[in-house]
Amino acid sequence: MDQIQIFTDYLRQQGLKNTSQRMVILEVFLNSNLHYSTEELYLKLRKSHPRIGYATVHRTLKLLAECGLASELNFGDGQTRYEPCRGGQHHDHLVCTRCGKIIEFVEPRIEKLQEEVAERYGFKIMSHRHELYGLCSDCSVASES
Amino acid sequence: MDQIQIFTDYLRQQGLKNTSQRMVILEVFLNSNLHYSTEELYLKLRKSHPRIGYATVHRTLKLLAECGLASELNFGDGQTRYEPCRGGQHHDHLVCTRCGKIIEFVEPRIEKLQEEVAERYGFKIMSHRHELYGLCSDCSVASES
DNA sequence: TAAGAAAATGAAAATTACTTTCAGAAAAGT
DNA sequence: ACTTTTCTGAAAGTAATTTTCATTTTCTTA
Ligand SMILES: [Mn+2]
Ligand SMILES: [Mn+2]
Ligand SMILES: [Zn+2]
Ligand SMILES: [Zn+2]
Repeated sequence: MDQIQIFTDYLRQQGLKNTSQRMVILEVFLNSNLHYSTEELYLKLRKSHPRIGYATVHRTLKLLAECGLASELNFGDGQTRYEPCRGGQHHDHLVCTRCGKIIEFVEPRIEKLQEEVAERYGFKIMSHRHELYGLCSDCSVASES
Repeated sequence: MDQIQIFTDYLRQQGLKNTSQRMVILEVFLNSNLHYSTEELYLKLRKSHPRIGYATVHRTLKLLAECGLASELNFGDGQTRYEPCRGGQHHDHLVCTRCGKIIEFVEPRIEKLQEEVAERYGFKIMSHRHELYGLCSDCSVASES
């Protein structure tokens, strides 16, 4: 089942309506590989769809997160970001604090160990965040003075 | 060297002044094992020291983070929290999304693997966040209906 | 297809956490 | 004690997010 179907099904099931704005926002969001903040996505959308308001973008991103099509990220810059969940492999992030670059990583051994930690405390993990902050390779070189 | 000494040394070194408010805030902060938000610490302090303002608490917590006596935490509830750094072992957190309980965990194997991940990308880690969200053992039991 | 009921939209206002401003108070060097 | 510098607390300002509300749109039901 594709993502548009997932979204329309979710809307129906919740008694919500399928609007053109919601479809446009979903489409633009899915066709990106970025980690958009609400503001950034709003600005991008405004170029092709100038009538869409900031509040609608915000509300739609929240809906997408609710139905599992987006995940909320927070890299400590004071803005919530969203990325498409493509149902693929889970990943975590390396965040360059100098240039802002975001690198995605997959490390099943860490995922496994964190489950082990949870068990140790009888804790049931629903979600997690694992972010490594520092300098990307470009920025490490650039900062050697 | 104790923490009060570290703080007073830091103040002097930065040309800042040693005030009674700063000392009181440091003391109350250190004598807690909680993960306080600025608001929470301000409210606690207000009971014994009603003249201390919110802004001073905020500025002092920032100072403590600067000099390494506190670390800033962010559990996605929109408030920055602070915990004392007791110079001991680094730890990460399990956060119960139902009752708010925070459990600290230490897992050197994860720390090691994340260094390995960083190397893979030529990335230099300066800090990291690793938080597991879900239900603590009490709340898992309570939510079985 | 035409209501009618329900929900969505966009602009503006409100909220929230945080940060800054500023005038008077306190600290520290001389 | 004097003088300079920093601090303090209240209030104002910011910035991201959330809510409000009048109007428009969707969607079910005749
Ligand atoms: Mn990502
Ligand atoms: Mn802790
Ligand atoms: Zn970089
Ligand atoms: Zn709990």
